[in-house]
This record gives sequence, structure tokens and C-alpha cells, in this order.
Amino acid sequence: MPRLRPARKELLTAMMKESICEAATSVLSEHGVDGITMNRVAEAADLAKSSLYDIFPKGKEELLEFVVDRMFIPFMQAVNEVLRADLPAQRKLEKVLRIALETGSKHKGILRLLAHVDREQDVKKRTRPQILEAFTTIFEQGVKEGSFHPYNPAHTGRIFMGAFSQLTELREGSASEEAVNEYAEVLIDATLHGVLKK
Amino acid sequence: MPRLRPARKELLTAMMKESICEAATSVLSEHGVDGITMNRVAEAADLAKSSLYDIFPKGKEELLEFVVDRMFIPFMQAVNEVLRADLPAQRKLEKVLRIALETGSKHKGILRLLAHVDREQDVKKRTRPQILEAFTTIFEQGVKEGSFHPYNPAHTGRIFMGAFSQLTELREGSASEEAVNEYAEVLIDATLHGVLKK
Amino acid sequence: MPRLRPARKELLTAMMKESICEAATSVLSEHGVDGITMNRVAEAADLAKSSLYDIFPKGKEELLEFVVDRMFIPFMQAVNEVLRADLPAQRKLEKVLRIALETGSKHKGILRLLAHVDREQDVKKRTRPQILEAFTTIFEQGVKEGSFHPYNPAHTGRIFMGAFSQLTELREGSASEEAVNEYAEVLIDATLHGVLKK
Amino acid sequence: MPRLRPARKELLTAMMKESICEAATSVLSEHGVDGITMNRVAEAADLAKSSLYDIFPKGKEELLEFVVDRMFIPFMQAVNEVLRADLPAQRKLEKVLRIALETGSKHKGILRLLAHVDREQDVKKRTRPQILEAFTTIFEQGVKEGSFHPYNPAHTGRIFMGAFSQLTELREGSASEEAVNEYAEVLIDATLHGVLKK
DNA sequence: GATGAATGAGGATTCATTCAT
DNA sequence: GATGAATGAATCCTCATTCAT
Repeated sequence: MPRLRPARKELLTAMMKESICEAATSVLSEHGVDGITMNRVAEAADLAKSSLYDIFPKGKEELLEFVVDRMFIPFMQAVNEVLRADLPAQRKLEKVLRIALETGSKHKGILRLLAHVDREQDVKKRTRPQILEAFTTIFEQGVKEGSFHPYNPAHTGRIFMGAFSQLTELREGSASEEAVNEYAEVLIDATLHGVLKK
Repeated sequence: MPRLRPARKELLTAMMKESICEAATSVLSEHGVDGITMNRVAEAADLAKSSLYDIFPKGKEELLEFVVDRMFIPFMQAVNEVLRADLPAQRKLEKVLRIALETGSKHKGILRLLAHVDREQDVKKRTRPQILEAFTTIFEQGVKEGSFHPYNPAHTGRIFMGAFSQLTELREGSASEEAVNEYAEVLIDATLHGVLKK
Repeated sequence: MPRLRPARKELLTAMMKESICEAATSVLSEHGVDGITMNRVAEAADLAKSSLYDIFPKGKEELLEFVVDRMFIPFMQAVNEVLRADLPAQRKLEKVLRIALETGSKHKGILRLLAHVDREQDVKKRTRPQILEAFTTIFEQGVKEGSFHPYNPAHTGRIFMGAFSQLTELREGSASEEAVNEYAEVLIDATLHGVLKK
Repeated sequence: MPRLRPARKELLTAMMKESICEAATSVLSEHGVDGITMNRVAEAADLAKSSLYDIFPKGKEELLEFVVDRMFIPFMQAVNEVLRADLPAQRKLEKVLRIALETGSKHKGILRLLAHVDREQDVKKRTRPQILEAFTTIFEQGVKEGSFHPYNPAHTGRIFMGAFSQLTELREGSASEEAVNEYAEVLIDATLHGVLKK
């Protein structure tokens, strides 16, 4: 009867996952994305390399997936909530930005993964496109509402995403929390009104 | 017998560098950024692996640096020329964008390197910061001229760079040349006037 | 309180052994010989990996040994019974072959183990030599009886074993039960009378 | 111009292949089939592990293939020559056996590979089936000629192969060259005339 | 003056095994 | 009395780099 306490077990491995996730995050910020190696994660987690495979049987891929999801899924949930809300596009943009700021300050390092993993790797098609889609949806709404200029939302969405993703870079650099917030404010303002005086 | 040779030699290695650069570029487009191995480059260049080290004594790093510079330096020269020109900020923005479009369609693959190499690696501190600085300078000028809102140019510069770098992503995806141009147009327009109707 | 327990305990572990044996057999037929891992056996037996070591303290080797013996010992008992019987060599040959056919169709997968394990591993010196000896004994008898040509029984025994062991290969391939039986018949006939017409 | 001496180069790597092949063979006889590891082969060849991959770029598979082919291809050529010859089936059987004896004494260890590799591995479908086919063809001929009993050649072929493959086992054991030859003689005789006195 | 041969460090993954509870 | 957690050694393979010739 080894099936007595499945709940307990799941809880345990959940904690392990969390702990490994932290280890991975720390490796991430020390060695960069391509420096995330099972070896280093294991060491950072103070575990034997092989133990990682007890927790993430499918190996590195699964581990990275987990690490990314850890922050991305809640983030996207919050974002999607905003999308579904009954608000003008402009407000939604602001709200999403605020969410990003909060998430970002909680999950510092992982943003890097987000930005990077998104390329050659298999985890890739997951995060960026979703963000892009979210922004695009907002701009679409803005155009429909008549409050935004009728630019192709696919483009404005992408523009915003590009500018938005600089938040990551900022945070990675030495930038203070203040500077980051300031950037976000300017981002909203400039996006809405343009840089040009009328 | 060594007298006039030095010049001749330099010329030769210059040619070799060029040829290796092409090889690397072709490897790049065939195997992706992480697929650039010394082995493959050597093979593509029809050279012995070890010969690469005769030309680039510091190894891979130096090679990649060279490859990146190959396209980046001329690009930055063109950009800097624009910066020094006697033009309103708005025009400069447009011009730089145009240069980027042209360069981008010439050196397709290398943009990928730019995006990638720019992070963890040592080549990193070279390209992005320069671009960022260029944009910042332009926005600074706009503010000084009084034609731009007095947003912190460090921020607007970065915003523009973020949006700008999406050109790369677009090009890497299936995006048609048309789509890319369209994106650029919207980028300029939205940046200047904002997305919000007044 | 320990008094009658020893017996009870042995009985229990005997049952466990049986159950594990089945698990191993199922793993065998699903993943092949080299696919038998302690992990998989444990899972198939719905047991903790470490529990396998409570039952088979010497580990995998012992486990496999047990699995092999499970089918091999009864087989050899039946064979030895035949050997001891008062029958002409020719009849014994036939009987042993029949036993093999029956055992084989009951324990399909394990034959694979037999064939494999019999080499490099430590279990090795157990099965093949016994079979060889049995056959040799029969041919010896045949010669003594005067019904067989006076070939060296060590050789004819081995010849027969070699041909005999092809039953395993046949069964592992797609071969139908029919084909296997046919093979056995030809084997007996050809062994006795030769392939050459007189 | 690194393409000056392709002949020389090929010769060199051919020698390396040979040398590695020997190393592998020695590992084979010391550690058994599953004991052939890139590590051990490298060590036996007094080379760095990675150098093996210079010679056999596709890795272990390719190496084993080479080792097997080294002996198997010439063997099969000789066999096929016999098959094509204008000889009675009986004589062909004898000739093939003789070839096997010779090849066997030259390539002692490899026979083990032959016997083993033939199972789960990828090299597998290569050797056994070919041998089987050869024998089957001979028995077919015998039947057609009318000199053999009309047993299904697929079966008699297999019977012979089974018995034949015992040569390997014999040689691996301590068996003297004499014993092996004796076995072969009995094999032919018994196969042709049967063990039963008429 | 370029090369071929060779290497060492490191990558992911698998597995049999142990031990505190 | 069985277990879960953890491990160390092994496996195959890749790569940037060096050095005698």
C-alpha cells in the first residue's frame, strides 16, 4: 500500500520543485541563460545531479518549463483578467504595465529566461506570443472604441511589447526600482500621446 | 627577407577574415546562433579548424566579434553621420530607421547574432548600448529643440530601441519585407504622435 | 513475540518474490532485456524501489536469477525426469523437445532472458551448461544403446542445443506457434535421419 | 588548399580505424559485448575519448558497425562466392563451414559481437539474417537437386545456423583448435546423415 | 604557413544502490 | 516494515582549443 498519502507526496515534491526553481534562478542570474546547466542547478540546490531527475523526470526541458511557468502563468492570468475587464483600452494598458512591474520585482531573474528562452529553445513558443497577443488585443479594442488611431494593432501591439520588454533589461542592469518605475510611466505616456508636441 | 611583407601579410589575413566571416554567416543561417561551432565554420570556410586560430588567435569570441562588427560598424557609422547632420530630431529618427531597414535586409542573419550575442557574452557591451545611446541622443535633441515633450531621453531612447529591435524578430519570423516596412512606418508614426486620438 | 513468525515471514517474502517476478516478466516483454531496470520493475510491482532490496538483498542480479530460475528449474526438473526414464534416446530427445515447446509457450519472454543473461553475466553459467549436459547425456545413451552413430556426444549434444536454441529466436520473431512447432518437427527428423537422401 | 592529399589522409584514418578496431576487440574480449564503452575503447586505444569521434563521427554505432564489418563482410563475400559456385549442396555446406573455421580463427573475439549485437541493437539486422539466408539457400538447392530430403529449407537452414553458431561459443570457451575442428566435422556428418543408425 | 591529430572539460541522462525514518 | 529521498558512478557525446610538424 504505497498509495496512502499521495497528497503528502505531491506536497513534498512541490516544495522540492520550488527549491530547485530557486536554485535555477540563482544559477540564471549568475551564469546567464546558457549557463543553466543541470550540474550547476544541482550544485546550487545542494543536490546530486541525479536527484534533479527524480523531481523533473523529463530533464532540463521540464525544469526550465517549470521555472518559466512559475512566474509566467500567474502573470498571464492577471493579464487576461484585465483583458476581460470592462475598461477602456488606455486603462488596460496601464493596468497590464502595473502588473508587469509587480511581477517583475518579485521574479527578477526569470525575466531573463523569458526574454531568452523564447528563441531557439523548445519552451520558446510559449511566452512571447502570449504577451504579444495580449497587447495586440488591447490595441484592437482601442481602435474599435475609437479612442486609438487606426494603426494596425499587430504592429502597435508589437511596438509596445518591444518597449515593454526593455523593463527586463533595465532591471537586469543596475537600474534602481525608481528608474524602472519612471521608465514605465514614460512608456505609457509616450505611447499614448507620442513624443511630438502638437 | 622580411621587409615589404608585413603589409602584404595583413592584406592576406584581412581577406581570410572576410572569407571566414562569410563562412560563419552561412553557418549561422543554417544552424542558428548556437549552431556556430568552430568546426562548422572551418568546414564552411574550407579550412582546417586550427587555421581559424591563426586568423583569430583569441578564438571563437574574437571571430564572432569580427562577424558582428562587420555589419555593425558600418551601420553605426551611417547612424552617427545622421546624428551629426543638421536635421530636426524627427527627421533623424526617420533616417536612422531607414538605415536600419536597409542594413537589416542586407545582413539578415547577423541580426540574430546581434540579438543573442548581446547578452551573456563578452561581445555584449558593444552593440546595444551604442544603439541606445544614438537614440537617446536624438531624443535629447528633440527635447532641446523644443519639438519633443520633455520626457527623459534615456527612457524614450530605450522605448524606441525596444520597439525598434522588434524589427529583428519580425524578420526572423516569416514576416514579408512588406510587413517589416509597414511596421517601421507605424513605429515612426506612433512614436511621434502617440496612439491616442486627441 | 517471535516464535511462529519465521515461517510466516518466509511465506510472505515468497509471495512477494513471485509477485515481483511477474512484474519483471512484464517489464521484460515490454522493454526488452536491457530495459529491465529496478525502477521499472518496482513500478510494475507497485512497490517502492527500495523494497526490492528487502526481498532481493543482493539486488538486480539476484532478482534476475530468481526470475530465470522460476522457469528454468521446473523445466530442468521435467527434463531430468525424462533423462532418468527408461526410454530409448530417440524418444527422450522427442520428449525434451516437447517439454521445451510447452515451457516456451508458457514463459515466452523469459527465454529472451535466458538467451541473453546467459552470456556476460554471472547468472550465466547456470542454464546453458545444464541444457547442454542434458542433451549430451541423451546422445551418450544413444551411442551406448547402439542406436546412434558413435559421434562424440559432447559434439552432437552441442549441435542439438544450438539448433534447439533457435526456437527462442523464432518465437521472438513474428513466428507463429505453428511455425515453431513445424521447426521442432523438422529439427527432430533431420537430427535423426540427416538431410541427405540415402 | 587543404585538399592536396586526400589519399594520404584516408590512409591515415584507415589505419586509425584499424587500430581502434583492435582496441575495441580487446575490450570486447575482456569485458564482453555490453562492456564495450567509448571510455574503455579510448583507453585501450590510448586515445582521448573525444578522438574516437574524429574517426567515427557518428559515435559508438558507427564504431561497432566498423568492427563487425571488418570481419563479416569478407566472410560473407567468401560465402557468397561459394553460393554462386557450381557445386552440389553438400559440398557447399562443407565449404562454408571451412570458411567459417578460418575466419573464426582469425577474428576470434569478434564472433562474440556477431552473436550478440544481433539482438537489441541497431547493427543487428545485418549479420545473422545474412548467414541464415545463405544456409537456407544451400538447403533449398539440396532439395531442388533431389539430394536432400524435402524439409522446409527455412527450417533446416536455421537448424544448421543454430548448430553452426555454437562454433563461436566453443571458441570462446577454452576449447582447443582441435576440438573446434572436430565439432565442425561432426556437424557436417551428423547434419547430412543424421545421428540415427539405419 | 597551414595542418592534422589529439585533448580535456563539460553537457545531459540513466541506473543500481543505500539509509534514515 | 516498507518507503522516499538521495546519491555516485557510468554512459554517450560536443566543443573550443593546442601543438608538433
